[in-house]
Amino acid sequence: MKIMPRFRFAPSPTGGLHIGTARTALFNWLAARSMKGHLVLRIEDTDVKRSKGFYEKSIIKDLEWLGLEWDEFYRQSDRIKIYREFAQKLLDQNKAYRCFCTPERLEKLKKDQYAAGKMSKYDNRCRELSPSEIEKNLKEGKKFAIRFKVDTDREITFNDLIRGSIVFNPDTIGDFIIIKSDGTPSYNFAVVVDDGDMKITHVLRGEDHITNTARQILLFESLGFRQPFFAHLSMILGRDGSKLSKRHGATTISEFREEGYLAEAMANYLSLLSWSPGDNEEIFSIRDVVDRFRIQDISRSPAIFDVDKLKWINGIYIRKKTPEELADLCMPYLIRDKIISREDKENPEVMRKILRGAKAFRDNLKVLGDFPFYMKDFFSDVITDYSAESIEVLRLDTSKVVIGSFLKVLENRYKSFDNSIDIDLNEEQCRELINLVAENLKEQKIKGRLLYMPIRVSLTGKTHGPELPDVISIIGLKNSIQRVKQTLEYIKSNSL
RNA sequence: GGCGCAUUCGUCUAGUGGUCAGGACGUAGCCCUCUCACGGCUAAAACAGGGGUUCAAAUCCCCUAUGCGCUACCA
Repeated sequence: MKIMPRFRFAPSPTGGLHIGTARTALFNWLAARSMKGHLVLRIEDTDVKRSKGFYEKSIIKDLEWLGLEWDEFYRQSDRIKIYREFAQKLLDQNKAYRCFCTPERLEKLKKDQYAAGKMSKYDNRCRELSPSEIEKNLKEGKKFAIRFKVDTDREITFNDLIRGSIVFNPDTIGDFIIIKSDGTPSYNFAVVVDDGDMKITHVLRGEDHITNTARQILLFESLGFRQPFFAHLSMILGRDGSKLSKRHGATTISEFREEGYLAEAMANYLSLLSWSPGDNEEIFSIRDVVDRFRIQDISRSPAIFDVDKLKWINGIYIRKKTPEELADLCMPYLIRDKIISREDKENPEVMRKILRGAKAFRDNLKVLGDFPFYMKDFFSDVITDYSAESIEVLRLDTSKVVIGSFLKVLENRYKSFDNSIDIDLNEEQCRELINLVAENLKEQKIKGRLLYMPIRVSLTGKTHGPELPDVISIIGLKNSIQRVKQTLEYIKSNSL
């Protein structure tokens, strides 16, 4: 009978969800789903000093945001009793022992060994303590940790699903601590007890754990657990090839979310780090790729995190959104940058402007956080300044003709409205206005750049921006007239 | 220092003994176009180095170099 594969993702809540950790989570999810197995989320919070409840919350939020779900949930701090029971068992079987060495002695031992050019490892001093000595130490109330007896007789070997056979010499491993003197389990011990107890079949984790695997295999055997399959993922590095850290910019999922990356884009990009679907496809939903995911296909070499490629992918997902969806997604950023206020959400005038802006700038956007920057100028009633290039445009005689004609067209259109009617033009209606100007100036052979540039500058004071009909529809007819008049005034007062 | 892992264009990768070494990001140029984007086309760009094995090696073996990780009563 085939047993159901069980995967686990085991973050420690000592910080937010890091990019590398998120990728590990994603790959575990992908592997579990592709093998129709279960995914266990286990919070490894045995380090009481560094673990924080709000980090746990933040990690869970980010995991959910990425679209990863799990089937079971555990917290190591809820299981302290279990670890102690297993440790006691090992003690009873003489596979572990109490170590009364002080941190000071251990520190000195390590220093001396390192100075002698040796690998630091525990010298097994407390291993052969007599029962009476132990009794005495205990009576004196001396603090102790529990160490595991490492059998140095045979080499430790395992077959990594990604890297193949890996061999360790047990001589390099000293008797290590499984229960700290405060009664909490050490990382290696808690992991093995949990993986064994939870019947984990596949341990898919970061490369930084390869060396730990040797210790853990010893523990699996001593505890009588069946050994799971191991697979170690390579690291994700920063631009310069060093470990990804703060100085490379954002490193946690929540930071990227705040900058305006979409969950789909993030998950898509992360899946491309050390894995590829084989064909030349790069844009896909992680759900669609589950069937194609195989642990064996994961690459062995480390990957450098490339923000530019992430941005490219993010842009693609932004372009897949409807203007309505995009406007909605951008709202928090507009509020954050004080382009609009929270109350403006109830203002149809403002919302209309944002919706049209979302449509107009969708192709330009790489991250949502840039949207306020694009929209800023359109929320002012006046043109705040004229760029150097736009002043050059205004100097042309034909430009003055164009702007004059444009103003007339706008004013005529404005008059056509009954005062009681809401004055609002959509892009199509705006396009008609521009065509009208083009029609009027046809005889004077003003067209193309000579025609469109002055219109653009008269409205925005810039030579760049979205398509002209979009510009007018965002600004609105009334304010367009106001802005064109401002430009005419500007030409006059600067005698351009 | 010891132990472990890795090494294909600048970057992410395809490739598992015979390929003009493919794709993508980025870069450059062209096209589209009032501009910026988007889109389309094109170009430059790689098997870390040295030894083997083989008729044949990016692919298999060894050595060197480089990078990364671990070397805690952190996880």
